[in-house]
This record gives sequence, structure tokens and C-alpha cells, in this order.
Amino acid sequence: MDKKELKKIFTPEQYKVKLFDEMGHERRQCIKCGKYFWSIDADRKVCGDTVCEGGYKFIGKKGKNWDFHETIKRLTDFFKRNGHEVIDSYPIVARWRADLDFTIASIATLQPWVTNGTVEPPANPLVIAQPCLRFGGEFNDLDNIGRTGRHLSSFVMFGQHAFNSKKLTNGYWMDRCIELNFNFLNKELGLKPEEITYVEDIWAGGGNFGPNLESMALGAEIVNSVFMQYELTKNGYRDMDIKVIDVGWGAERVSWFSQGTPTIYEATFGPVFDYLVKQTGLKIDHDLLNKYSTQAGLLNIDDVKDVKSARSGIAKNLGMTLDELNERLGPLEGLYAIGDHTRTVAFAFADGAIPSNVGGGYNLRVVLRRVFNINELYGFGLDITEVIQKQIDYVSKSYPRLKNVRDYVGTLVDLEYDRLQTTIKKGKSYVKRLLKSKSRIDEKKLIELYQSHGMPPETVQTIAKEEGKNVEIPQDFYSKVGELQTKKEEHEEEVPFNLDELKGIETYAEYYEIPYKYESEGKVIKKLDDLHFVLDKTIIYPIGGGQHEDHATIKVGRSKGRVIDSRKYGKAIVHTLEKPMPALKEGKKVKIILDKERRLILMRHHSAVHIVGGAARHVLGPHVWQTGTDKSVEKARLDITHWDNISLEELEKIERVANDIVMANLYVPKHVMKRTDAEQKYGFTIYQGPVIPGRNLRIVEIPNFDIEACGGTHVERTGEVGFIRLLGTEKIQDGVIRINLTAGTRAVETVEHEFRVMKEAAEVFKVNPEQLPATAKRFWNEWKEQRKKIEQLTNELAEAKIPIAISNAKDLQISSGKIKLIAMRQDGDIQNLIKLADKIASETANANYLVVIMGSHQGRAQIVVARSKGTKYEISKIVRAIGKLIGGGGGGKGDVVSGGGSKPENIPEAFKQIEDIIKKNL
RNA sequence: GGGCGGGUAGAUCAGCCCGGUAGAUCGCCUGAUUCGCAUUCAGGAGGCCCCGAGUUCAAAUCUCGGUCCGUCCA
Repeated sequence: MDKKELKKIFTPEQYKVKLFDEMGHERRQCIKCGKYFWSIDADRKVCGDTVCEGGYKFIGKKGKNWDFHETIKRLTDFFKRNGHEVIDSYPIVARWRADLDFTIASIATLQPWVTNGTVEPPANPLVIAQPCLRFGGEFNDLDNIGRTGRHLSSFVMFGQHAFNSKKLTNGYWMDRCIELNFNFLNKELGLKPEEITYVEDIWAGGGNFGPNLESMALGAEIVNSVFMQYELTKNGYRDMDIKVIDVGWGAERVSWFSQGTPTIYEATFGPVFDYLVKQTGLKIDHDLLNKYSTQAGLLNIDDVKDVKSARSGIAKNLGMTLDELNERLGPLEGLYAIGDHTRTVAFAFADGAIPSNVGGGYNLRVVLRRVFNINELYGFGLDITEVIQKQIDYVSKSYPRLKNVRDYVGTLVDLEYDRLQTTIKKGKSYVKRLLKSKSRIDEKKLIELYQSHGMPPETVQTIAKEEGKNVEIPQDFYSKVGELQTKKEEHEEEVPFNLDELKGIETYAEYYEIPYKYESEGKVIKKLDDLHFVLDKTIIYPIGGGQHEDHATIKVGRSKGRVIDSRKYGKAIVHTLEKPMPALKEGKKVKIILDKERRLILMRHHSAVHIVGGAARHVLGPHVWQTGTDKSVEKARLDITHWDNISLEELEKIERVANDIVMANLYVPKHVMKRTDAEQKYGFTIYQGPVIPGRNLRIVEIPNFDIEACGGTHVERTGEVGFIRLLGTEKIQDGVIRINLTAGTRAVETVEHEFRVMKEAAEVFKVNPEQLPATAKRFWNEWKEQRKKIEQLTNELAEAKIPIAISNAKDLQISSGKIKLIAMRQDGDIQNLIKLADKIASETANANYLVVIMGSHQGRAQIVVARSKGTKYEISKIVRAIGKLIGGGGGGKGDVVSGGGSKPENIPEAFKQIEDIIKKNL
């Protein structure tokens, strides 16, 4: 359904809320844009949107003058007074969402579980001052940040949410929502009733849609109240089970509106902006800025291409060209962008995001690099780490968690700066080399430079200009690059049976009760086919949370079977048999005898991963988050966020801390609790593992060390893990390090294996393992020396033979004249033979000599044929012919060619035939 | 998550397409020039060509796998 079709659904009545009725708001159509709006001002002809209004009217007009923090406080207090519960903000890194890297809206924190009804809302109605990140998309091209005066890559969305369903009766709908909205704008923000208009529209997204009302005043859209009401179906649409009020107050926008500063940036960054101006000594042309800002609202950012043309339109209105405008406002806009980007980085770092070459971390890298580039471009000379620290100082008044990153901001910034410098340096020298070797760099090369070496075509062009060469950039370069992007194929996991059969079937997970229960009974409640069945309760753990599944022997009466796979589908746990078992029928009782060894290893590995994760956080810092794990019978692995490779010292430290926890033999309590309670009690660090749906969370707690929501099987006491051995680390991607480890018996085996390897190596050298490194080094060096000496000696030996060989040359008559043939036997490395032949060829330069050297080496025959330098005999033919005789071939180009074969015993015969071969081939 | 580029002397890189003697520049060492330094000249040392497997008479070069570094996109 497109918007036109949707519009038919919404009648004016649907928008007519109680407030409009009571206060006498009338519905009219905007003479500019044609949209319908509600207002009590009878003279009003336009809807109030910026474009229709002809620009911003609030700029330069001091309102309530709320800064960033006060705005949040005012909003919070207002809604608290009006029956809303205040919820702590979620992290900006959306770990609970598989489909998002970052939190992009306040409602995202409640999706999908609250909005789909799995989980009750933490409160109803509620408000949440949620920091959000938006790096791209139609509304937020990074390039435009700083230019439009109102766009931010990070912002606080003050979410006002209410939920309505049969069960959720404490919510409210449009009437109350707009009443609150009006009261806030009027009584708190101080707007006159006639200044406020409400514009009708339809919101749609994510398969849902509903009406919405945009609150406008003084040429600005202040907030959009969305009423999520319908969901799309195959045949149309229907009411949602839970209707949701989704109002996202832009804290920065409200703050800006109340201050009337030229742009949102002065209003938002507060003292940080003053700092930036002071540090750079930038002189701001206030007159121009004010004029520009009033009109900047007209920049139609729905279409990125339009920003340029809209800007030149504004420039024209201001009586200058676009270039002039860019020149005069450029540095200030750069400063705005730096303010925005550093704030974003501070928010992202605070919740554990790390710049990377993959995923959301890449966005962060791009943002940081833009900061460096802008700083350079305008010669600001800002200390970026310091700017970020200033942002932390300011923002942490409302978001204290930002302070956690103080210690490592500098490390990350420096690391990223160095990386950028290296990339630029390498790219530059590569481009320069290309320019020297090739006369022009074509489109294909430009794309390669950009995609593989990070060199934007503009930079390539600049460098080329410096070298006095011209490089043409295709107009549609970036879209061409985009086209090359391969579409990714999504392949769904194949299920060997019909999932519908599992509807309403539930297995009780008995494995949680006592982790050391190895025998139990269950009843077959569903048999899907010969191999797959479901029990009413089971101790066989299904694969999940990175932990591999249990195996078991099962008995039905006297017949036995093996369970070799176990998986969870919805609430049912499906076991897979090794081979069909006729005795196993629905309704039958089954005895389960768990594969104890396997369970123990998996359990130890799982607990060990928690312990090592805690140890890594302990040793490396609070920025460490788990991004993935795998626990198999052989080993376990743990992926964590960290900006650099883990050094051997750090690894040893982690191993020691981990084993300290093991030896402390701490009790590991597990408790199932409400998701919202767990979040409140332990914080969001419980979400280390994969996304866990559902109302309740199982919390696995290693007291004062590591607390995670986790559905795996775990030891009762840490001591049962036995021993943890770290195998090593690898860098999966920038910002993610994998730690491989083993625990318990496997750890002992690991150490045994390491010891054996070392012992065997030491035995070869006949030394103590202690002396192994020194001895190996010595042998290595000696080997290199001796290899060189051998080479040198064979060289000398060969050289000594040269005069004799030359004097023994035999005259040979061929069709084109006379030649002198040197045929000699020399065993040894082919390289040496080649060198010998080359020397003879040099010494007999221009003298019609032909050299044939044959010999054996390591059971194989080798031939080298050479000609006097300066002659042009086709010797590759000769070597190929000889090669055939000794079971091989040969070839080459130049004065020396080589070949060989597998039959050294034929060498004497080959020598006999040499003259014939030469005569035939020359 | 997907794609692309790369790993060769202490450093920066060429050679790879099209298999056949492993190179350049800088740096280092020695000698000459110089009162000494810089300079210049002459000579020299320095390479498991990332690792492993395959193809081949022959692999830095071709194929496959791994590893490390870089980069772009979603």
C-alpha cells in the first residue's frame, strides 16, 4: 500500500481529538502545501511547516532559554507529573537487536518484545530520554551535518510512549496525547495557543502505520506524535494487537527552539561550542549567520541532491554566489560538524562501541575520520581527544556513564589518527607510482583506489595535479561504485520437518534444575518423523547461546537409541535420533541417559567463557563486551570488543585472573527474573551473549565478577571448571578480538600437548626445553651461514672448472655455421648450475659457444643450456628435447634456460645424443 | 554480514598478467675524498619472496586453504 491508498483510510474525524473540540481548533488546508492542519487562529492560511511559513521565525527570539540538560529535566518533570514513569535510558549500542547496530529511536528500545506483546512494558505510560545515533539514510547524510543548521548524528530522543491492548489498560490514545502535547508547548515552553498548529499526516514503517500529528510553531516542527495503530497484512491491514503512542521529542530541537540560537549546534553543545570557538579563534560573521539560519530551514533535506541547489538559492537571496557562501560559512560549519561528531563519538564510546572496519564500528570510524579531515582542512589545530573530553564533561551531567570512557578516549583517537595517516601516506605513494608508470588513471583504477585503498577520487585528482597530470572523475562515480556492490543472498536455515506441527507444543527444560542430573525420564509428546521427536521434559540441552548440544542414549522399554542432535524451535525442544527407533512412539515413556563426558566439557567450557570474559573486562577495561562465543567439545572461543591485539602479557594476566576465580571456588547462582527487573538491578551489561527473547531472563551470576543473561548450563561452583588454559588470540576484525581457550580435562590435555611439542622439539636439538629458544636461534643462524658458505664454495668450484671447460669445447658444424659445444656433467642444485652456465655464457660472449650442463640432484635429473651472450641460438628448443630424454621437459627465455626430469639414469644416454639434438634444432 | 587490495632486503616498493638467474631506491658496513662533518665516488653485507598443500621438468609468479595487514559497502 502506498501513501495515497493509506490516505483514504484516514478521515478528518480520526484526527479530531478532544482538545480540538474543546478549544475550537478548526481543520483547514494549507494554501502552500495542501496538507490539512488544525489551528485556533482563524486567519491562518498556511500549515506552519517551515517551508510554507517561509523560514524559521524563532531564531533570535529568546524563549525559555533551556539548555540541553534543562530541556531533558523539564520534559521529564512534566510527564512525571502527568502520570508517566521515567525509565533509564538504554545503551546507544543496540545489543538486544539483531537488526540494528545502534539505537535509532526511543521506541527501538522496546522493540520487538514489548511492541509484539512478548514482554510487558516496563511501565505504562512511560518516558525515556534515549540517546540515539543516526549515521545515514535519507535524513542524515553526514555531509550535511553542520550545513543545515538542524541535523545531528547523535541526539536525545525523549520518548513518550503508551501502550493499549486488552491487557494493557493503563495507556492512553490520541486525545490524552495531544492534550499533554498542547499543555507542554503552552504552559511549559510558553507558546501561545494560536501559535501552535497541528498538521495531519500518515506515518508508516516496519509493516505498521497510523495517523500522526505534527506540532508546529514559529516555522518549526517541534515534535511528531505518531499513533501506531494498524499493521499491514497480505490482503490489506488490520488493527494491531497493541496500539502504541510513539512520540519522540527531540531534546536538542526543543532546547534550540527555546533559545533561538542561529543553529541547533550552539544550543546543544553549550560550553563545548564556546570552547571550540575560543580554541580556533574563529571570527563568526553573526550578521550573515543569522540571515542564513533563518532561511536554512528551507533546505529540503528529503532529497540530498537538493541541498546544493537549495543552498545556492539561499546564497542568491543573500546576494552572493554559492562559492562565496561556502567560503564565508564553511569554517563555522566545519566547527559545527566537529561538535556534532565528537559528541557522537563520546556517546558511542561510552556504551562500548569501537571504531572498526566492519559493522557499526565502521560508521564510527568514518565519523572520526571526518573530524580529523575537517580539523585539517580549516587548519583548526584542535586536539580532538580534548574536544571529546569536553563533550564528556558537558553531556555527562545528564549521562554520567560517559565518564567511564575518559581513560581510553585518547588511546582510541590516537590509534585511529595513526591508522588514517598510514592509509593516506600509503595511498599517496601508490597513486604517485601509478602516475609515473601509467600515463592515465582510468575509471576502473579510480574505483579500485577508492574501494581497496580508501583513496577518494578527489584526493587522487589533487595528487595528480601536483604531478602535473589530469585525472577525470566520472560524474556518477559514487553511484557506479554502489552498483558494483553485490546483493547479498539470504539463505534460510533448512528445517527437515514441518514447523507448523510444533505449534502449541512445549518442552520443559529440566536441564536447568540440576546441572549434574545425568539421567531422567520423559514422555514423547510429538513424533515428527522417523528421526525427530519432542518430549514433555528433557535434560538434553539443545544447541544455543554458543553452547553445543548434548548427546544421550535413550531407552524405550528394552530398545535403545542415540540422540545426536537437539534443537529448540519456539518452546519445543526437538531431539534427533541417529537412526530410526520403532519403539519410540507418541505417548511412550523414555529414559534418558546423558552423555556425561560431553555435557561436562560443554558446561565447563561455557562457565569458563563467562569467567574469561569477566577477566578480560578486569584486565583490559570496561569497554570490553562479548560479541560472540562458541563452546564445543574441543574448545571454546570468546570474541570481545577491544581496539588492539591482546599482548602476551595481557593474555597471561587474563589467564591468571580467570584461574584465580576458578580457585576461589565461588558459588554460581542462577535466577530467573523479569527482564525489566534484571535490567534495573544489574544494568545492561547482562546482555553479553546473543539476543534472548522472552519475558523472563535467566541470570547467571559469578558474584562481583560477571553477571550475564544466559540460557546455558553452568557449574555450581567455579572450582568445578578445574583449570582454564588460554590457547591464543586472533583479530576477527578491527575492534574484535577472539580468545580461544579450553577448560577442565581439555585444558589439561592442552598443556600436555604443548609440553609434548616442546619436549619433542628440544629432543631434536638434544637440549633442555629451557634452552630451546636460544638453541633454535643459534641453529637457524648457523643454517643460514652454512647455506651461504655452500653456495659460495660451489660457486668457486664451478668457476674453477670454467677455463678447462672452455678449452675442452668441441667444434660442431650446424646448418647455420660453426659452434663450439661445451658439454659437462655437474651434480647439484639447479641454481648453481644456472650460475655456472651464466658465467660461461658471459666469459664467451659473442663467441658462438653452446653450453650443456647436466647432473642429478636429489634423485632427479637437471639440465641447463646456455649460449654465449650476444648470440641468438634458440636454446629453449634444445633443452626441451633433452628434457624429453630424461623424463621431463624444459624451457625458458634469455641466454640461460633450464629443465629437468625424473630419470637421472638417462643422463649418459642424453650426453650421447646432444650433438644430434643440436644439429636438428639449430 | 558481504566485497576488494596487499604481505618480496632494516624501510618504501618493482618483478606476478605471460612460470625458467630475485631487483631498485633509501638506510647500513668498508674504503677513498675531507683537519673533521656533510657531500661525492668505489666496493660490500643484508631475502624460508607470510605459512601450508596442489599443478609442473621447473612456482616469488598459477590453483586451493590458512594467516596477518589495509580498505569499501550494508
